[in-house]
Amino acid sequence: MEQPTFGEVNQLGGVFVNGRPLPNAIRLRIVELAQLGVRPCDISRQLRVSHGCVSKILARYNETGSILPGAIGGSKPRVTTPNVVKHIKAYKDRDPGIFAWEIRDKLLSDGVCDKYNVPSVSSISRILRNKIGGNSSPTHQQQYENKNPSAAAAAAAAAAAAASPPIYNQFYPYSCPPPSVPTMAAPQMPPQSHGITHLGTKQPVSNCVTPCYMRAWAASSHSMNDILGFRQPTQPMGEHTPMTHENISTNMIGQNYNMQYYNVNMKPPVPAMYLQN
DNA sequence: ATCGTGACGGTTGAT
DNA sequence: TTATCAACCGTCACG
Repeated sequence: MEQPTFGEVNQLGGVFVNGRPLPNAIRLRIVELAQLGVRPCDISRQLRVSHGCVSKILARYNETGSILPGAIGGSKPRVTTPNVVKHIKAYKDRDPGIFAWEIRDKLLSDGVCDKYNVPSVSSISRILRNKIGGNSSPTHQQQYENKNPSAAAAAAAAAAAAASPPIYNQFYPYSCPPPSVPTMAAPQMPPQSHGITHLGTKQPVSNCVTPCYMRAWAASSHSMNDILGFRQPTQPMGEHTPMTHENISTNMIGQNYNMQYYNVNMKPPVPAMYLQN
């Protein structure tokens, strides 16, 4: 997509790109403010993000400990893995008259699959029709047997980073403050290679929410999740290491977020009829 | 006034 | 290369 995306303006005057996640800086800010005791409705007004979105992001954070959006796009993992195909083939070899539904039952009873990933009868029929008799190619095999998801994720991330232009660069032109501007206390963003994204964890820190971080954002959210992963939902929000004021950024994120209208020659935010207290 | 939720229109990426 | 599909997104409106 070469065409710059200008996004849309919501009822609060905030800018968003339909279909795309909010920048991580905003997501982070939402969680930061919530941890400081700011009410969701106030966060919504302050950051000009719909309360539904604030609610969703906080709920997700409480549940997973991650501020990152989920994986967008892609397909569900396939159930007809080489191992399953192998078993189907074995059943068929053993009993050529076996029915697909019997194979399905055997896959379950033999523990090859569970109820969540057992292929449908039609899938089994298709496998019997198309695959039995031919072997899976090595690449196909590799596709399912890569036991090193982090390495795969890193590769995917590298590829994604190399291939995609920053999604929000034109639209959310975050950048490190110029030398004349005091560096804000940076919200700590996870390094690309780190698997932990929840707040309050000691992490290597870049001192700005920026180029580096936004470069990470350039990767698809799917890749981002591959790279960063979601924290296991073990800690409820209250158990996260409390954030200190040193960790809390100033209002700059919000300001930047809104300032970018002017960077792209958009109209200023609509009258703040929803901003009144 | 606040907040949870579902519909909606949109994007994305694997197949 | 293109189309399809199913995941996700944030906004909006409703209760």
